[in-house]
Amino acid sequence: MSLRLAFMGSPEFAVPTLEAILAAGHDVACVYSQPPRPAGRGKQVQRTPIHELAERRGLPVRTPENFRDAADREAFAALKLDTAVVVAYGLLLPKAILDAPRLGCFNLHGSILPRWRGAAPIHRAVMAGDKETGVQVMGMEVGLDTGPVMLTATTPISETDTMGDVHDRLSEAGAALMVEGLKLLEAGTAVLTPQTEEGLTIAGKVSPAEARIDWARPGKEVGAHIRGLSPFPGAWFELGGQRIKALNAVAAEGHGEPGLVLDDGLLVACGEGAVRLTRLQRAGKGAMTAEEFQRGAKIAKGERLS
RNA sequence: CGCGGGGUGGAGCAGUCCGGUAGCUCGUCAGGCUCAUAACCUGAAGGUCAUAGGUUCAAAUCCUAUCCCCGCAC
Repeated sequence: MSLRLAFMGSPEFAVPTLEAILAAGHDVACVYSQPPRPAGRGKQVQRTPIHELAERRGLPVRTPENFRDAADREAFAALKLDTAVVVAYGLLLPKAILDAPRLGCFNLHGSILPRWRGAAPIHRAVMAGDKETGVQVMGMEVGLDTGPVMLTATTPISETDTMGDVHDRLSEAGAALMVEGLKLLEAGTAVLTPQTEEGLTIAGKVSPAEARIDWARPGKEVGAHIRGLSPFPGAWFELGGQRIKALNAVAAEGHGEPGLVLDDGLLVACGEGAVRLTRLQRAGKGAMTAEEFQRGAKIAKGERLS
């Protein structure tokens, strides 16, 4: 037995789930993904990772801009699906789509709801210094991540985890969780628990302005901020008119004017305490460890970062 | 044709403007010192200077083309 389903997703995060669903033997009738767009250097038109994977596997791919057009909605309904699996697709689905599959649509979300509903749950969890986060399989409703939860898998966030580390773990864990969810769905034994509103937070998209490091904040927060934005889009500061990204950091002991470099090992004073930068990247260069960075572009004790 | 930075021993960089013996910090290897060490001292190995042409007595450096990496913007 297997389910006939559509897979809707776009970025790297969704790739393991699509692979797992295929490996589980489900009938993926169609893959939906964000349309190829000019992106990256040179404005090259780029297909999403899910789009690429689907083509490699010979699956039909559709990339509508949205579902406002009746023709797109009808094409979806015509697939005669049991369900649809949505993982970071990048589109809000209208009721007509959500209601089309026989068993409804299910989403893989990268946080423990109702904490961090929205676009950037993993970034927000790490940036906020959460000790734990997770992935959930949930039934989809018209609202933003408001549906009832079927399954949860948690993972601790350590003092040194970056958003990328957590992202990768959740991506893998989520793939297994979704396959499990489909099994329950198929057997008719899935239990959906409505969310409460308690502890509700919204995970808004990360704006470029937000990525700039504010040294006046406590060291712990600065560290979480840096790790939460690593490796993408990257927290940054300025020195001598040059933009430098901090890709990893740990909170540390230290006192001084916020932004002041306290030693030759990239210990930087914050509004309270300090952080030690452990991985950086400057414009035009690759990411490197603090040791490598210091060999070439030395930031000495006494410099002032902004 | 969006803007910009870069490719130099294993790593990170300087040298390029103004052609003239390829250098720095670190790593590696060998030896020394030390109770000992990631410390210190001495020495060594390791580079077609991204690739292909061109100019020149002479090119990492100047000219042309190509490949690759990255930051911004999106």
